[in-house]
Amino acid sequence: MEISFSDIKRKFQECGLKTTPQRTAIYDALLRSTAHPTAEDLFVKVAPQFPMMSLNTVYYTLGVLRTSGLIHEVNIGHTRARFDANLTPHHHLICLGCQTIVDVMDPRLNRLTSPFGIPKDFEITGHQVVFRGLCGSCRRHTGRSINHSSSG
Amino acid sequence: MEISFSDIKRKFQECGLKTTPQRTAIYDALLRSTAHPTAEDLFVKVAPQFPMMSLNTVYYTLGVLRTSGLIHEVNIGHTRARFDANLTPHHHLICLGCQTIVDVMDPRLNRLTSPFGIPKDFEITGHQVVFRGLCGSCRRHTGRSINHSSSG
DNA sequence: GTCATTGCAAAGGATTTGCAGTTCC
DNA sequence: GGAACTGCAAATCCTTTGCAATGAC
Repeated sequence: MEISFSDIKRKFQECGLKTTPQRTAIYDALLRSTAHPTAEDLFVKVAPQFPMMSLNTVYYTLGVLRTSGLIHEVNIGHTRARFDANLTPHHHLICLGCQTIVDVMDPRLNRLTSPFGIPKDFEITGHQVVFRGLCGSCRRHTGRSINHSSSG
Repeated sequence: MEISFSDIKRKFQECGLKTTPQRTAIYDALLRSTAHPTAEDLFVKVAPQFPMMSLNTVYYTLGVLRTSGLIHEVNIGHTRARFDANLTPHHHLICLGCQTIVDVMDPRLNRLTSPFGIPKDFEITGHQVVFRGLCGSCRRHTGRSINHSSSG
């Protein structure tokens, strides 16, 4: 989907956020990216338009967008936060070799039966499936020796 | 299951790891814990037995155990790594309020149908389901105002 | 005009690295 | 005996915080 400036502006207004050029650019970059960029990825992407911008602004902006519910923070590894502007319920596939994250949109996964063996007073509000494996490139290159970290 | 010193020693030997008192204590503490402790949690737990031990040793040991496949790193939030010595395929339930992690052992979740819409050459080796919600205590205390971070 | 936002610098917390001394095999 | 392990300190990396200046509403 192509998102225009006025779409973004409207979204910001709905959330009571001011529409600044930096904020617009960061959110736009996130909307357009299919990878799941880190704060620094976004900084690099947006920096050419705003040479004066600081990484801090990216962090601040991502925090605001997250609090407003406009984006999700995708915590796969613990080392760096990654962000996602795709709010459609979806799941992820992670390559153990190169750490690439791919969206999995299979709607069957959205309807998991409620698990048993959990505390009775726990109210489940959602779930997410994380698949792990090796992408074609990493299978070819590494054959085997895979970084064993990050399970989950 | 009760795990004895000789069990641990054998496991270490199978992995080619030296059996040091610190390492044994850390692994033992992890085996006994049902929470999913952070490196520092383990450090605090083991420190009374080894007043001279440094947090660094805990990190080093956890790295070795993880590389050897004896433990898993559970990455829920990105802020702190959590570890799990329960290698039985299982899933997790996380309280959005207090961040408590509960193991979900429902075996039906282990047999998810392979998703569609993923790259053809991607080889999936495993998956994990993360449920999110509110534990009873947090539901009672907060009513609503829940920390919105950490989705996925 | 006011208050959120920005930029810069500095702090903070978690984890890793370097290195010398120790200990298990 | 030698490689792996431990402890300590310093470094690194990611993220947050403080504060003055700016700009959107």
